Amino acid sequence: MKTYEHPDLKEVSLVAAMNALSDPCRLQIIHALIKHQELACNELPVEVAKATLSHHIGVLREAGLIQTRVEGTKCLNSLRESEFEVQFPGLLNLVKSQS
Amino acid sequence: MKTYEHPDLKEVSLVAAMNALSDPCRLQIIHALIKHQELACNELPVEVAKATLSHHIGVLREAGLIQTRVEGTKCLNSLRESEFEVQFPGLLNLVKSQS
DNA sequence: ATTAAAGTTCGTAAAAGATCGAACAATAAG
DNA sequence: CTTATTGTTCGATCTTTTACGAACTTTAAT
Repeated sequence: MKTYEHPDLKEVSLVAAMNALSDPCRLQIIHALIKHQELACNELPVEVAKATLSHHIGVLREAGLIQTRVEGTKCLNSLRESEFEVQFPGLLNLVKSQS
Repeated sequence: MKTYEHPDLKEVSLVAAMNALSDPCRLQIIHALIKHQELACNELPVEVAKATLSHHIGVLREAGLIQTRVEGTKCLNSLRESEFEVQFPGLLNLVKSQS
């Protein structure tokens, strides 16, 4: 079974966070997770091949924005909202506000 | 004489803003302008060729982060702080806080 | 009129990022 | 056990970004 690496948010740079949020597809993912709490990859409303999606999920995870847990054959993604807020106060709220 | 285009901040997308802030060199420029108010290109503490610097300045300008005015042979750059704050509240302060 | 200083633009090369299909692994369902 | 579902990883390609030198423009200084 696959295990996922979730970085300590103290180790995440501002550049990494900004970079993760500078892609339309990744912002779509964030917005979906704001709305639905927890979603499997194939439930995310993105129009890319699954290999591409897997890549974007990885970028978001490495930037400390999301966490992933395994359930059966699915991987369920959710925001690391409070932790991210500590390191980058206001940033996720800014994303939320820009629908 | 060269004139510069400064976008209306209402036309700047979050993706564009995030993208502008996702480069180490551009963040250095922002930090320098936070500290010194107004700086000519060749006063900016970056270690890239001037053609490259010109490119980065352009990205920041198009993202609504900085404004440029001409004085003699120099172009003086400064932050569009209050305008940017209206469109992306807290974002510039976040950059400031992450020295 | 020359020269120097400051940036821009162009062309190009290198690096990074996005994208996809195909092959693979793990689990669940039948 | 076999098949279907869900994602990951690999390899290749395509696009975008970064980077630089060289040539050019504009203004200032001599």
